[in-house]
Amino acid sequence: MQDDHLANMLRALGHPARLNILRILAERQKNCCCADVTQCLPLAQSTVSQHIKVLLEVGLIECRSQGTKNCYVVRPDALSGLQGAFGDLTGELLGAKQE
Amino acid sequence: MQDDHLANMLRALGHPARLNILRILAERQKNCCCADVTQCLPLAQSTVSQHIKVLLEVGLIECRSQGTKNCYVVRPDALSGLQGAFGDLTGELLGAKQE
DNA sequence: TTCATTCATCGTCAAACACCGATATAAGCC
DNA sequence: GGCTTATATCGGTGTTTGACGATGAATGAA
Repeated sequence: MQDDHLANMLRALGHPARLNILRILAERQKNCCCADVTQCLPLAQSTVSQHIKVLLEVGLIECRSQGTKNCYVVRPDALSGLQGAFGDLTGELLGAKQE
Repeated sequence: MQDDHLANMLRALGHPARLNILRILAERQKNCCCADVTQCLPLAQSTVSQHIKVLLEVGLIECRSQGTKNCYVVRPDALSGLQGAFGDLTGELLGAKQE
């Protein structure tokens, strides 16, 4: 994974509200729309929508329109890709230290 | 780890220059001062110093003054703590999805 | 058609970020 | 005391972020 992309994903995760949103989406899998998330957080709907947009843009979640509402779901492939890249990074940082 | 702290650490990693700085520090272990890092990057010394400050503030690196120069080193304990918290997070997000 | 629901987007504002050059500050050397 | 080196910090500038309310667009129900 490119450094820029890794940094973008980490930056996207670098806000407590977005961590919460991801957890909410993972928990309520497939039946969670923007309004549901907003109910769980002390934020305005427009603010939640912006946070969701950030997560969409880096590909960590995707949108599945279902009738009148949009269901957001975590993308496992993106998450495991990130997991791998993050593992490489920490391995590099820790590994180089003890050599 | 608190969500806020995790988010702060991820945000600190969420910039390509800081990822580079960490790699440089890990590679040149114990003999890397601010000027050395600056030589490796297309940034001014003051900018590099600020990036280093961000990494210091979240505890990912520490400063060991050696004579006239400051040597910065990656903190393996902080990194493995982050590794653990990140693993918990992705596990939670991925695990909840396939249950 | 009219109304309600859901959501994205717009405009705005204050705060934070990223970058720079310039200026301290502090330590070691001559 | 002066000089160099290494670094932090200051002041400034332009960009981005995070938040909000308000508005628009799309869908489905009455």
